[in-house]
This record gives sequence, structure tokens and C-alpha cells, in this order.
Amino acid sequence: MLKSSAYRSRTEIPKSVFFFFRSSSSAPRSKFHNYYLRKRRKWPHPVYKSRWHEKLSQQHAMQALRNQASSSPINLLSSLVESFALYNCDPTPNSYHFVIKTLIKTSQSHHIPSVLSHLEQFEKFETPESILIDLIEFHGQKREFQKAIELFFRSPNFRCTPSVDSLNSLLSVLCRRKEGLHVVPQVLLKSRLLNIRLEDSSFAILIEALCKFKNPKNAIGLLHHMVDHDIDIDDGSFSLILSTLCQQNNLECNEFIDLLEEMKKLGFCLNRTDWGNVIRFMFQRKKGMEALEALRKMKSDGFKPDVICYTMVLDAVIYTGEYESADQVFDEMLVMGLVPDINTYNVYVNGLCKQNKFDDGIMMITSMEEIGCKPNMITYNTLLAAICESGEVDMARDFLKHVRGKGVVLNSKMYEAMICRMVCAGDVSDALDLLEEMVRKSLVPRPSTLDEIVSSLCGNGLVSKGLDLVMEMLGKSILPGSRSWEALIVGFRIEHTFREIDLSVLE
DNA sequence: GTAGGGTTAG
Repeated sequence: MLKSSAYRSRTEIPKSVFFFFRSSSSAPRSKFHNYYLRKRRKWPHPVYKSRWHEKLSQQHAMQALRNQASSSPINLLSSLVESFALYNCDPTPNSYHFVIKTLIKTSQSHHIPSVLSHLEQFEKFETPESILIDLIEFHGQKREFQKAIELFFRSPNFRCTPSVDSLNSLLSVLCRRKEGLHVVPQVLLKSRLLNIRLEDSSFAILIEALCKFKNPKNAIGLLHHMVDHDIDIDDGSFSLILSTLCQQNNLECNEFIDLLEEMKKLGFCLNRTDWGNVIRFMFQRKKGMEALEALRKMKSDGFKPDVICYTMVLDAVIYTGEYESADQVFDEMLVMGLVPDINTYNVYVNGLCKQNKFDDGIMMITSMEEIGCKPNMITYNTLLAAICESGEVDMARDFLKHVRGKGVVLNSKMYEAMICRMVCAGDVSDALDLLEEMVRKSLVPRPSTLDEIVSSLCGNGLVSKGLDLVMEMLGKSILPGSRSWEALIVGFRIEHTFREIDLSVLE
């Protein structure tokens, strides 16, 4: 592989001279290229001139290597050695970087180890860290964590003093997968021997990984470590940990609040998004008072909550049954100049329904129309379901009529709510009319809805009518639930018993 | 300053 003759000749003749002697360039030779010039000189060539020569030779060698690589990218290490020997100069770090990158690009990574051992044994220059970083990244992509680690700790062999940059690239590689993350502590411990001090950027990588693998509490542990070692904590790390905490389904509200306080003590100043996340956490767990408190703190931190924040708080507060607070929240939102949207109104209407304020709810629908916020199916469903639930059949009927009058097409939820309420009130025939209407509109009633009707029919002695209904539905591939069958069986058995009793009386 | 985050009921 090595052209030993070329090496030998380099020791005998000054490089710069050799270069001009061999150069095939058409540069004006007459002025400089005299081979014997050196002998007649009193002083050797100035150093800067040799350096300049060396650089030029290396450029030529590099070009030769590039040409070779593009025409036939095999035996690149030999090409490297030969090209530089041809121009009688030392291979540059750049040439190694080029070879390694080409090997990776042309799927010849199996040649990388021999290039590295050549670099290790025969060269003198300090290998630039960027070469090692590229290789660590390459191993990372192939999930060869052990190789990445080995390469990193082998840096001194390449006369490279690894900095936090290559440590960070190793950490990023390891942090991509859980099994990599597990060996990070050992790597960090060992990296102390290389005198590398972890920087905030390194911690950011670790925190991001811990959050990715849903371990925000350990990330908070790292924050403590950073504070103890006077390392600045990035706002992004705080925010990321917070949003990861918010995604923890098994995290209790109290513990969440404690962890938030802990982070605040470590210097966390929540931004608008962070507060939004806190409110959403409380909203999802239906913690009305805690959501309200978060809203208050958000405002005292100088952020104006938007409609979505208010809607979430409103919903949580209503769920908790704090209707007075709910009204205050709603009013406050208006005072703040925010315009409630359909979601906000639906939440509010839901609150009215929970207080059985159906008239207010219906009035609200009218006001919504007036201010140009058209009620949607959720608004109607909420109100109708609540009215039905309360047992106010007549009001439900009126409401349904009102809704139909607006040209709203009823959906199956509305039909079913109404049917169930009618059955409860004993209006089975009206219920059957509605059932027929919904089936005609290709809406499929749930099995439990059919069960309500069939049970009611059977309970009122109309067993065969119940059976007819079930058969009719089955014919349309609409299945009743088990309660329908039970009601039918019980109903027929009772009829049979009655018949037996009648007969025995006659006899 | 941005985006994204929010509504029924089973």
C-alpha cells in the first residue's frame, strides 16, 4: 500500500524542490525551478515558502484523490497514500475526512477500520474532532452504540483531544434509544478521565432524552445537578419537562403542583405556553379550583389567557360544580375583550344544563344566533339530553320541535335521547314513531335503545308487538341487545302461564 | 410576536 520509495525520496530531497521538479503544471518554471538552486543558496528556503509549496502539493494530491474517487471509488486508502506520495507531501486531515465520507457514501464502511488504524499509526497531525464526530454520528445511524463509544474514547490515539462537542455527539447518538440511554452514566463517568466538563448543551440533550422516554422526574433530578454545578438551565428544558409531566397519565394533581413548585425554585419562569399546559393538565383531570388558580397565576405573571384557556377553566369549574365561579370566569373573559366561540358557549350551555336551567340554555341558543355564533349539534345534543334526563318530556318535545323548526337535521343521539325519554314517560307509540323515522333516515339505533322499547312493550303485555319489532329490525340488520331477548322470553313465559291458569280454571 | 391547546355522551 505504501510506496516506500516515495517516502525514502522525500527524506533525501527537500519537498519544495521535489514538487517543482515533478510538477506538470505549466507555471513559468524558468524563474524558480532550478533543481540546483538550493545548493547554491547560502540559506535554506524560507519556512513560509516551503509551507506554501507543501500546501500547493497537497492541493494537487487532493485533486488527484478526488479524481480517483470519482472514477473508481475502490481502495480509497491506497489512492490517498499514492496521491500524496506522488506529490511528495503529507496526507492532510481533510484527505482522510474525504475518504471516510466517501466510504460512507458509497456503502464501503467496512473499509473504515483500516483507514482509522492507518490514521492512528502513520500520521502525525492532530485529527480534527469533526472527523470523529462524523463517525460517531455514522455509528449512531447504524445503531452501533458500542462502536460509537469505543471511537470516542479512542480519540487520544488519533492525537485528538475530544471536547464537549464530540461528547455531545456521542450523547445524542446514545440518547436516541433506551438501550443507549442506559449506558450514558458509565460513559459520563469515564469521560471525566478525558477532562471534559459537561455543558448546558450536554444537559439539554440528556433532558430531551429523558423526556422522550417519559421520565420527566429524572430530568428534574438533572436540573438539580445543573443548579448545584452552576450550569445555566435553558428555558426550553424547563418547558419540555413541564409538557412531559402534563402527558403523564398516572401523575396526581398534587404531585404535579409540587413538581412545578420545585422547578420554580430552580429558576423556572413559565411562559404563555407553559401556563396553557398547566391549565390543560388541570382541565383534563377536571380539577376546577386548581385550573382557576393556574389561570390566576398566569394573569399575575403578566400573560393574558386566550379563549381556549378560559374555555378549559370554565369546563373544569363547571365539572366541579362551582357554578358561581363559572359565571365569574365567563364574565371575566368578556371583560378581557375575548370573544367566546362555539366551544366556549357549548361548555357554558352544559353548565346551565347541569343546573337544570333549561330555559336559560334555550335563551342562550337564541342569543348565540343573534351574535352570529351558530349553535351546532353539540349545543342541541347537550340541551336535549339534559332536558330528557331531567324527565321534562313536554319540554323535550317542545325543544325538539323548536330545533326542527330551524331546519336542523336530527342525529341519532337526539333521536335516541328522545326515544328513551318517551319510553320512560310511557309514550311508547310516540317512541316507535321516532324510531321508524330514524331508521328511515338510515340512522342505526343502538341495541340498548331497542332494548328500552322492547322491554317496555313486553312489560305492558304487548309481547308479540315486541317480537314483531325485533324481527323487523333484524330484517334491516339492526341488532337488539340481550335485554330485548330476555324481555321477550319472560313475556312469552308469562303469557303461557296465564293460558295454563285459564285452562285449569275452565276445567 | 407565533402555534397549539379546548366542547356532548356512551
